[in-house]
Amino acid sequence: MSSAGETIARGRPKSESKKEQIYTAASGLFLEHGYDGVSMDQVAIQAGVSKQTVYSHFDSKESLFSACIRNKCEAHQLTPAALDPALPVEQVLHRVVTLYDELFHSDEAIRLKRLLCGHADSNPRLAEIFYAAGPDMMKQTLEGYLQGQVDRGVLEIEDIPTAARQLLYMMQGEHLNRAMLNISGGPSEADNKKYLAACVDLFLRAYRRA
Amino acid sequence: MSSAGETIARGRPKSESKKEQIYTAASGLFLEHGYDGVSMDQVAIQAGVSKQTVYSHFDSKESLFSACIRNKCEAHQLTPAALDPALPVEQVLHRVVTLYDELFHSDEAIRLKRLLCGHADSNPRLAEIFYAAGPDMMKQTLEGYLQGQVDRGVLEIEDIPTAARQLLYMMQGEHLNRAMLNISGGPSEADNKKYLAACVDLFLRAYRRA
DNA sequence: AGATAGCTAGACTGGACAGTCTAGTATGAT
DNA sequence: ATCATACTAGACTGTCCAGTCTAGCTATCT
Repeated sequence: MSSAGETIARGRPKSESKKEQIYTAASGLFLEHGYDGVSMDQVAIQAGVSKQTVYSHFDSKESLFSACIRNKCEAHQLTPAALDPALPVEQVLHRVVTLYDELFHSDEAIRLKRLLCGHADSNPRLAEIFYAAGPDMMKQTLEGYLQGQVDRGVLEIEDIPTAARQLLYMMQGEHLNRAMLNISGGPSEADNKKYLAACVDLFLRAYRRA
Repeated sequence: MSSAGETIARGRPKSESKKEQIYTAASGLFLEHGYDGVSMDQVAIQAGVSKQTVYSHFDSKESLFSACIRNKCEAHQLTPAALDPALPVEQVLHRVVTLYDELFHSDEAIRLKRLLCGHADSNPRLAEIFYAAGPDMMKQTLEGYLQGQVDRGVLEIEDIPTAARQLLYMMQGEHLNRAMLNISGGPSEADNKKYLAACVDLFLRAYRRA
């Protein structure tokens, strides 16, 4: 609010908790019904706040939407799991692959991605934020681990970014594709576990030092 | 139009070419601006047809949309490329992978998929049609080829569906992800070619008969 | 205490748009 | 020729909605 020189605050300050209520309500509604499917009146009601208050915290529907998406992207930020270099590679990779699989298939993550795809043309910056915090972060973390294993002589990989990309997308491709399109009747949970294991297996058969 | 007994047509028949104009105009507009971004007036104008005519060919905006999507899915149907079993595997796989990469990254295919993702909740049947004609078809074609090579003793694969899935999604994952989200500044065309080759390589290192 | 600014409830404006209606014109089948 | 139907142009209805405005109420600062 204040810029240089700390302008003295006068009068009643804006309630941070109201802002939070608005974020929560709007995010939920946007994720469920999409941008066009939500009206500002609905947001106000859901947040238990007057419409005017919504507009006092956010300039427009557009900016409220952007703020919500940004918020969600942060919330989905990955904390690079502690990838213990001392554990057996297959065990670590299996863990990574399982973790990422779950992470990217939460209902919320899927809905978020759908929303962003729909706005990829009109608002590519939002998509970039998501990409950087999500898929790209994931890949970098994996690259770091792979490099470590190459250095220790466990793996033999010429091009680490390529290898990371191969494993990550191989493992999640179909599951993600189906989820994005809401295709029912996919492989069972057990089948998916088997598939993930098969991916780690394929990866190691090709990249484990002979 | 007519059901049992060939109802005799009376009066002026509906113009098939007008219907075609409407399809063309509506498909283009929907793909470019999304469902909510297009009005029926725009469709009529773009098609060079009166609004009433649009409504005489299609009951509602919803049904026009569905019809357009169905249409587009058919247009993107894959003709299972002639995969010559006599050619060297790496050559065939390389060709397949390149073909599919191009196919799925045409501007139109991406826009279509974005649109469907956005309507995955409200209209899952459309997404299913797309999935069956696109990704699923792709996978089945590849499975058929792989089975052939296993029978000839060139490849050694325990679980063919798994292997097909691995190759297909490994190869397209990142490229597709970026395209869907409209993320700029990805790898160059040349890098992508190299990546595709690396995928075929990884695949064969693991599955070629020793 | 008094000023300042946030909050509420609800009315209101202006524009967009799906879908209908009308009245007249065009076209094909019989 | 005549009838049934398609097509056109444009007006019209009803609804929804982003964003504004008002008037009174409330919380917090000096």
